[in-house]
Amino acid sequence: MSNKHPKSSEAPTPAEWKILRIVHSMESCAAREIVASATDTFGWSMSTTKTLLRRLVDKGHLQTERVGNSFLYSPSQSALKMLCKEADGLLANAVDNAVGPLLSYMVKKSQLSKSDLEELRALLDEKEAGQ
Amino acid sequence: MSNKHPKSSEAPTPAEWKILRIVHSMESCAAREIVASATDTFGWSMSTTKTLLRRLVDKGHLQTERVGNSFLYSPSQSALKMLCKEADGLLANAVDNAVGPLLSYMVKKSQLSKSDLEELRALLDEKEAGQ
DNA sequence: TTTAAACGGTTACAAATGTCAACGATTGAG
DNA sequence: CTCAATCGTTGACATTTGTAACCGTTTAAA
Repeated sequence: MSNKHPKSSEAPTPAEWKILRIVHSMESCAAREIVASATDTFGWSMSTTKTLLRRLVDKGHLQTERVGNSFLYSPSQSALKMLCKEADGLLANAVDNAVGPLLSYMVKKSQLSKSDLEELRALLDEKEAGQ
Repeated sequence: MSNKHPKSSEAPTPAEWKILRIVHSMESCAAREIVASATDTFGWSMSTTKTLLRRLVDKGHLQTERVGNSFLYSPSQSALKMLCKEADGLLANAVDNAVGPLLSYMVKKSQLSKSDLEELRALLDEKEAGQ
């Protein structure tokens, strides 16, 4: 069985991201649960979700593990890693002097834990030190 | 002249963003310059760039102003506003506990001015105060 | 054991996107 | 005035994406 070298290069599309988010929040789960959640949240038909799952596997973003007659789906990369790739795309679109305000916007609208805040503060210190 | 209500809702596609970035960095410029820059940077043919410009105008992301026989293109919204919309999309894909690390990643890889850093620090203080 | 439900797999198709060539109007140079 | 260079406009087409029905197989219930 030729493994069709999973081109992990191809970024997920918006619809695929919606599925990814579900899988990420459940860690590892059966198609049935994902279908249920997607139907519930977006009103998608079972077929639609199935197709997206297949494409995500094709692109190498999801892994499957056979369990009985069905499959368990799980992310092949950490959620964070995938998000960082998306973030790279976002930053690539930004004209330099917009990056600061952009980050401000994001920080402002995000809910962050105490330790998140500390981590960020440490980073700022570090950056400032490096002039 | 029915204005065809510019559906500013439709987000720019990746290819369109590449053009947007050029326009943003030049503020207001003629098609010729944009074509030149795109050919130079991405190796796109003139037609390709023209098509993308047209679609960006259709979607309401760029405005045009006739000058002599040609057009000047300029963003209809500030670069920052468009980026923030993109950022919304990114954050929507993130599972909650990934947001902090995601922001850390972005801050880490961005080059920020002194005042950007201060702004961010102030935000963190504010957030921490509101617990 | 017969059968209905549940699963994964295949096929389909319209719309959006990426890429571009060809066309017709305008204009500046000769 | 004529002609080539420039512009914007149309049309085009392969690929990707969004959305979904249908089909064959397995399994659990009757």
